[in-house]
Amino acid sequence: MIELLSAPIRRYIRDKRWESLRPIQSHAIAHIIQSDKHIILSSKTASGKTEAAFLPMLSKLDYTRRGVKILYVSPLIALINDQFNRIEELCEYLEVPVTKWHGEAKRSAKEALLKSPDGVVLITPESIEAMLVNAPQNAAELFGELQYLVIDEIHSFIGTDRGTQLASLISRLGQINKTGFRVIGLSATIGAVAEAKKLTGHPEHTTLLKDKAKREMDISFKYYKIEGVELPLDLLKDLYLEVKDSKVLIFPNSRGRAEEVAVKLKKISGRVKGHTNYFSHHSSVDRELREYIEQFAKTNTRYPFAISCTSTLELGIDIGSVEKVVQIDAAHSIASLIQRVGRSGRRDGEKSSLISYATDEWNLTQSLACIELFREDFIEPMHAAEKPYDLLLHQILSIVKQYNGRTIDQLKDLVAVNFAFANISPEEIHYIIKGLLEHEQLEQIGLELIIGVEGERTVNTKDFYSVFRTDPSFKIIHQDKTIGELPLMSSLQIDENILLAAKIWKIQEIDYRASKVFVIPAKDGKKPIFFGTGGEVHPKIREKMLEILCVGRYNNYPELSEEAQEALRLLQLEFRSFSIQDIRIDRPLMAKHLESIFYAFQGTKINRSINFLLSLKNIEVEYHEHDSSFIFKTSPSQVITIIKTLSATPEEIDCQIDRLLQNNPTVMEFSKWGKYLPLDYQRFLLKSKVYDFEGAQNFLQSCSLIIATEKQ
DNA sequence: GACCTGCTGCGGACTG
Repeated sequence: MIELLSAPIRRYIRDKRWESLRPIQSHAIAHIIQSDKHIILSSKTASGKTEAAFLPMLSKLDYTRRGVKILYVSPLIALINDQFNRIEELCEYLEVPVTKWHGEAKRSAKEALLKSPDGVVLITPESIEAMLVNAPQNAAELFGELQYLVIDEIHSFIGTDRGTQLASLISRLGQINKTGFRVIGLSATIGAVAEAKKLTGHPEHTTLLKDKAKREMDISFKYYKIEGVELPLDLLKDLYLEVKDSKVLIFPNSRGRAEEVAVKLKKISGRVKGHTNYFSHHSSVDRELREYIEQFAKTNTRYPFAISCTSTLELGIDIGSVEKVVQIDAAHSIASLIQRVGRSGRRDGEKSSLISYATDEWNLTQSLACIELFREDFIEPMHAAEKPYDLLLHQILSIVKQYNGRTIDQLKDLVAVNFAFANISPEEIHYIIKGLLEHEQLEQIGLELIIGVEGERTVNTKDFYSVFRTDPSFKIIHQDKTIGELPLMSSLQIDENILLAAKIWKIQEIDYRASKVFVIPAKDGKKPIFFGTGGEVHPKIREKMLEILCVGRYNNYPELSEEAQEALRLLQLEFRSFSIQDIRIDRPLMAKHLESIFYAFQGTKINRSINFLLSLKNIEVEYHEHDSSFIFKTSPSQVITIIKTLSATPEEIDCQIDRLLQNNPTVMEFSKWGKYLPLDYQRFLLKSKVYDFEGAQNFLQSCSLIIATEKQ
């Protein structure tokens, strides 16, 4: 394959002393150089995907064409900064300039690029949006003859609002591009290949190159039952022994828990005179502090460290030296688990190492289910929204500003060719425009649509470029240094103690006007409470949990500690008294005293929808997403009747949704731009993004409730 | 009991 590459690139490979190319690199070289198709590259973490894309692209580039040659799009600034060094080193062999273009990049570098547009540009979706809105002439100048567009960590966009926005931006770039560009997507964890292909705009003209080899992994499962809200001391002591001499990332699933783990490990370490390199890293920790921690972990080769973090360290920056990954309770998705495990053992010949702690039997089962499914090559297939009305609304405002006004027909044409909105009809586009006119987001002058009075306020703010919402929060400050940010919560009061950035603080003063909280170090404190919703669990994970609990072949796990084996055995004992035959439709119904517990073993959206239908029918029930259970205060036979007859007409559902929208407007907060949509479109979004009524009704119709035959 | 992501343009003060 190497002979297909240009001379400077071959020199780069020689200087790097690579003995051979990785499989994904050989394949990518052949396909990128010898075909004209769009390409999705999928192979395990740390397998050299960036080089797999850049070596052949740089070899094949037409250097006589004007402007930027390659646009690399990343979901994270941190990832751009990390990749910049690697890509620049490579590009030096060809004297191709590389420019970072994101909100924290130097303005001088951007100005230099505008003066002589060339080479590779590393950018975020939001910065593309901003450029199209504010300086469309720059976009045309820079990207008018673009040859390649690379999407890194493409899975993080699939099935999300940000993915729809990116699809629209790619489409809009295509419209100002005169020569046509190829799209190359990179990822280690793609569940739905068809959806990844859609992001190129031409799924039928897109090739998937997949290296199925998996990173070798050492796993151990441990079990410490939680009592109350704080982590068991025994768990922390065991965790301390696991991490004290290693370089470790710990994923405890929430920001509050991440703080608890960091502070308590540090305390234990202090008591036994261990090292002090315990950190917490999540979105509420100040950015500078986070960057310091990242830098420390990246450059430090000698000392052990432990970073207790959320998904902030799940993708992107390469901390090459991480030896172990600790997961506390189940990750909400397989994709997420795989990315996390892939943070360790990234060097040649190393294995990944995962220690999975569970604090109850359900989390243990869910963690096992994720690992089993990964071994079976299953990753959640994410699906893009059929009709993303809210994203279209945002893009309409963006396009009107980009073109400085358009007629309705011109605007409709521009949207009609945008592949991100291929399923939305001209009538629907018209309806959304009408709504925007009513809200004065748009204004019509003659035939021309321009940004309206209210729209000016929407469009001329920096918050316009992103499609996700962020809550207001208070800056936490100690001696002029910002430690991080916390939302306004009950414990944010003078003299209360809080945990943040792996330290304990006492609140001294609160400035409500400036949203600032002044703190001093303290000895003991509560973990902060954050708002927010975790990820949604896919139905397949719950189905696999049922299988683990009910099917005999899942009773021998050498990776489980004795305590974990015992916890699993007890839960299995309880569930094996049901005679579950068909994992897809049989569901346990447990009679307990005066209660009947229906275990749906369903995904979050379907559970939520069942709960919605039950409340629509005024049936008293207690719903727990944690174990996917519904507790009724009636007899099992009555529950069977309830479940088997539970259904609602579309009209009933709509009516209930409308009541919900009226009584509790915060239910629309999942959509940043939904509030300007007509009410029936808001209802549609709520039904399709938060619930899955079709899935729920299909499940309820087909499921068969199994009552325990006899208590063992 | 529950994650994450990003951000323009301009005016004015300050530094070397």
